[in-house]
Amino acid sequence: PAVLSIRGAQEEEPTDPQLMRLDNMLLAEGVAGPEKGGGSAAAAAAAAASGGAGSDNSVEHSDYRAKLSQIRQIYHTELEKYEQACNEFTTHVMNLLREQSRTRPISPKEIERMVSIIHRKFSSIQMQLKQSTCEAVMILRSRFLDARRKRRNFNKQATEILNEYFYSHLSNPYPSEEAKEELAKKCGITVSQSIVSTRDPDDELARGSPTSCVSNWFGNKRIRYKKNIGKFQEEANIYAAKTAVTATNVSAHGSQANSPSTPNSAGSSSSFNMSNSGDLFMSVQSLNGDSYQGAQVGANVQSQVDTLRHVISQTGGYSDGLAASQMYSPQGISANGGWQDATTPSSVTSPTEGPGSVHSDTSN
DNA sequence: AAGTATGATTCATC
DNA sequence: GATGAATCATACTT
Repeated sequence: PAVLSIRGAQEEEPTDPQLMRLDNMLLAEGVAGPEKGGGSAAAAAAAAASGGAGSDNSVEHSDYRAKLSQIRQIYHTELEKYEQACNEFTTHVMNLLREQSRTRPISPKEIERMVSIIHRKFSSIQMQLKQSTCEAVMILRSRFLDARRKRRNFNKQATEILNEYFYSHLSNPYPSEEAKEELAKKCGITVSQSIVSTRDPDDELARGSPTSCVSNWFGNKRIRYKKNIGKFQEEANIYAAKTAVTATNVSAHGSQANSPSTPNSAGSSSSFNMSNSGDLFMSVQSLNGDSYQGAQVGANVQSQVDTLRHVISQTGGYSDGLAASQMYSPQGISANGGWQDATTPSSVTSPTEGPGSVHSDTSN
């Protein structure tokens, strides 16, 4: 009987913030969520859980999932065990009380008190379980995915998609939140790809969303592209040509699609009329000059123009490498080439060493 | 092992 | 608060 006098192990309010936090995290991690008790084949099912475009590069990811499901199983088992124990103990105490009630009067209030004490005790144990489970998950995360600053390269497809977007929005490579989400989904960047990230403080615990991954990528890309445009020209051409195919396909719908010549090869993009593209380019340029940037239509067309710009310069100035390089550089073309702000103080345009901006240039 | 590429982090700035 | 710039730390290449 003396065992029950624990008295205020912890103030256990139903709305205990600590408990709420734990519960939330467990839920977020899929530990406490409504999970079918597959268990054994959980790892395989985990891969299909994402459901989106099928490309889960995750080998380690599945490993992580396996461990996680292991934790979940333990958690549920323990939880059940505790519950059962709680019930058993309660009935046991009730029996004792009932027996005692033969020798002395026992008020219902006393019984109630006993029960509540028992429940409180067990819920405190439960919380401990939750806490240690959370800890385990945290450790797992840091061990497998988080790994502090362990860098994990994106797979080829992901970088391709990102590059595609980047070079088709060269004049304004600042994807919106929505676009970032879209890209992240397309790239198959899940939580596994990045757990830690500053650029998206979603939540204390749930930080490291895929979108911040994308943000990082674009941040790095922008700065590195700008830093040494010459180095990226080749890449730019590749992706410009790649997206130009779709761009021409799209625009071919509206205009006449008469292009009997050039059956295939890289020249397929050259089926696009120069005059046409020129008009489009010019018009958008003028729009771009004003504060029309934000307009949806403008942006939409702009993305096509960005890719077309490369194709144009590629086909037009093929013989002249210097002209091409000027065409590629955003500074050379659009008033907005500097990104973010039109003020382009020094000359970054020239691929050759500029006077002031010599950094870690190994080319040439 | 040295050099490079690249994702993430930190800090200053607008 | 998002971005640029510098930096860190690791992955990849030579």
